[in-house]
Amino acid sequence: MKELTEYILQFGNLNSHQINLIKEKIIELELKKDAYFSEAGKIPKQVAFVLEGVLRGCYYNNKGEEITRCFIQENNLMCDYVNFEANAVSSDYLQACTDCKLLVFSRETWEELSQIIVGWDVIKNKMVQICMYQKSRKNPVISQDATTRYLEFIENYPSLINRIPLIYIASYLGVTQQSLSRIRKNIS
Amino acid sequence: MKELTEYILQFGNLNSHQINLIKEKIIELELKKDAYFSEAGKIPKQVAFVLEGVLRGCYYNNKGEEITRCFIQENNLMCDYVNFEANAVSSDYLQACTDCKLLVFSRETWEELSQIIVGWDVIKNKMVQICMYQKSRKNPVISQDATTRYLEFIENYPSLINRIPLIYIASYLGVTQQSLSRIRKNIS
DNA sequence: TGCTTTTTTTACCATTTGTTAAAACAACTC
DNA sequence: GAGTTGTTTTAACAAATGGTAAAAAAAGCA
Repeated sequence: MKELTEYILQFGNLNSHQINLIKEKIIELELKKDAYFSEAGKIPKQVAFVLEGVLRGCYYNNKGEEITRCFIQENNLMCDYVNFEANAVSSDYLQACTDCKLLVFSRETWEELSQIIVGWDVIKNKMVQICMYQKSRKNPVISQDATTRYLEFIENYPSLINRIPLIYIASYLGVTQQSLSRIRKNIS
Repeated sequence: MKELTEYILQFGNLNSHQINLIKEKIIELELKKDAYFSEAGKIPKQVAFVLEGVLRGCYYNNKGEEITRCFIQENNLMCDYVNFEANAVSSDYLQACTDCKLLVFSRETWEELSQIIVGWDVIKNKMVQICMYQKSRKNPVISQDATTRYLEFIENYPSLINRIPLIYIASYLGVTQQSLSRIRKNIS
């Protein structure tokens, strides 16, 4: 739980009483590899902090191809936040790439904290905005060739290459797994 | 100014007194084609609402190539918000693609409104989050070929093709202008 | 209008990436 | 260990895109 409080305190100050209020309301959740945290067609009902494991956001286009939008690693927030806030149906899946341990805020908890902790809203909004921002800044750059995208991926996510299937990385980088395999051969 | 109030009221209710407080503090700004609203290396000091015109967010990679990150059209907020909030140096330019009319919130105004309008923070954060979200959802999909990306661009921004130079669209779609020209020839 | 500058299109060839199919490799179960 | 399943690599060829250079078209201006 220390990881979560450290994460939160990056964005503002809370006293130990307030920290305890948060700890009391958090739910631990374990997710097995391949299990979904949230699914397309459903309304996201939870915000999670990733304690252990890697997850990804993905969706399917109109040809049925799977597209990985992002990876979420340890010590980060995870949620389809805009649809969570709007109570709207998501079109994305959030799926465990490895076995995961999460700390979960239910919608009720998330909203209640705004009432009982002065300054929570400020922290909350900073967390969410920076989370969205960093995610987008790590995305592969569309004008670069696949080799460059792969090399930048390694820089951004150095620990992921050995943790998750190649096909997920390929679908994140926008290439086929065969092409990615060829790229890996050529750069080594 | 009606456009701005309609935009704001999408995200929450304000009474006419509160609306007037906002109106009083807003500054009108005209920007000529190619002029910058904010620049890389500087701290963003304003949030703007686009009344007329089209702008784009762009940056330069380590090869000096120009990459267009997004387009911002009429009736949308524009800001490098995370760096604005953090008082941090931006790495992006926000540039007018056409002559523009903007309604500008200075940093002082933006922060003062939180003090003098109850509920402004809730509206503000919804605006900013949805703004970030929609921008990312309109981005070209990296796994699609350039023709598909161009066709989806037309769907997302039907009015832009005749308003801005082809090279900006190319750098947004991640192709050379020659390739984009070829694509346009082939689909018609 | 005539001239200049900017933008867009064309063409040719090199390189990259996709497609399809099969083989190699690794992990798991019985 | 043999068989099964899932993952990664390889290969050959087709298609898409990039790089370079030049031409054509459009826009701006004296």
